[in-house]
Amino acid sequence: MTKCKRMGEVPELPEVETVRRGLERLLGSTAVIRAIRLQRPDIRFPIPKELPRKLARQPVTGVRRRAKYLLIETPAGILLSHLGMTGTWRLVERGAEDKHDHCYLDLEDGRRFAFRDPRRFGIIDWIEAGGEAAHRRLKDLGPEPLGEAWTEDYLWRASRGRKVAVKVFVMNQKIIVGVGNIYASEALFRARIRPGRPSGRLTRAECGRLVLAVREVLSEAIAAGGSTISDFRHAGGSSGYFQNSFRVYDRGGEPCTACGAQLRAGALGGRSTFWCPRCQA
DNA sequence: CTTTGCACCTGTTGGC
DNA sequence: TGCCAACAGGTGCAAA
Repeated sequence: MTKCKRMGEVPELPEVETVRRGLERLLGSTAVIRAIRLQRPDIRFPIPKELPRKLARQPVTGVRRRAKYLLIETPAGILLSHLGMTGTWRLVERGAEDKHDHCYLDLEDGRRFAFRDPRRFGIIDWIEAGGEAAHRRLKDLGPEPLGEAWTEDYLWRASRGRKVAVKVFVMNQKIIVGVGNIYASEALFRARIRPGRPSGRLTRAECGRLVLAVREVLSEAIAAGGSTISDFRHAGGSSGYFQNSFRVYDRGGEPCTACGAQLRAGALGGRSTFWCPRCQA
C-alpha cells in the first residue's frame, strides 16, 4: 500500500469547518462583494455563467457549512464551494496570481480571496435564494455527524439489510455526511469494528459505538484544526495538526498503539483502508 | 432498489 | 541522477 505522508492537508470535514471559521472571521459582518472573476469556465464541473452577475455588489450575510460544502450566503443566493482534494480559499494580493487560481472574490474593501485548486477536484456552484433544499448537490445528503440526527437508532435502522462493507457505508454521503477515507478508518478503529464487516450485521451496540466514534474523531480534529485559524491568511485550507493523531491511517505494518499487533492495510471500495486485526472484530 | 467500478485531475512518490 | 508509471482523494455516473 502506497504511503502518503501529507494526508492531513486533504480537506475532510474538520478541515472544511476550519476554513469556514477562517472565512467567517475574515469576512465579518460587513463584507460586500464587488465582483467575482472566473479564470476558467469549469473546475471539475461547469461554473454557472450567471454566478458573477448574481453576486456582484451583494453583501455577505453568513458563512455556513453543509457536509463538506462551504456556503457563502448573500441576499441573492449562496456561493457554494467544495475544496475537493487540493482546494483552498486564501486572501491574496494583487499581482500574486497563480495559475491554479480558478476564481477571485473581490470585496468592496479592496481585499481579494482566491479559490486555488491545482488538482481541480473542487466545485463552485450557485444556489438561488430559497433554493437550498432543492439544490442538486444538497438535496440527498444524510445527517450531519455532529448533529442530533446522527444517533445509534438512526444508524441501526439505516444499515438493516445492507450488505456493503461498513467503511463504504459510512462514506456514503446519503447515509452520513463528512466522513472521508481517513476518518472512516480512524472511527472504525475507535469503535473496534473491522472495516469490511457487512453493515447489516452490525449489532446495536456496535452502531452506538460507531456513532460516538465518528462524532468524537471529527470533534477532536476540529479542535486541533482550530489552532491554525490564525494562519488562515497564509495557509488557506491547509490546517491542523490532527494528522499526528492518526491511530491507524497510513500505518499499515506498524504496531497497533493499543495492543501492539501489526496493523493491516487493504482496499475497500477502491480506497486505502487500515485496521488492527486484534482490536477490531 | 443496492452495489461495484471507474472517470475525473495533477503533484508527489517510488522503483528502476 | 533522471525518468515515468502508479497513486492519492471526493463525488458522480454507468453498469451490473
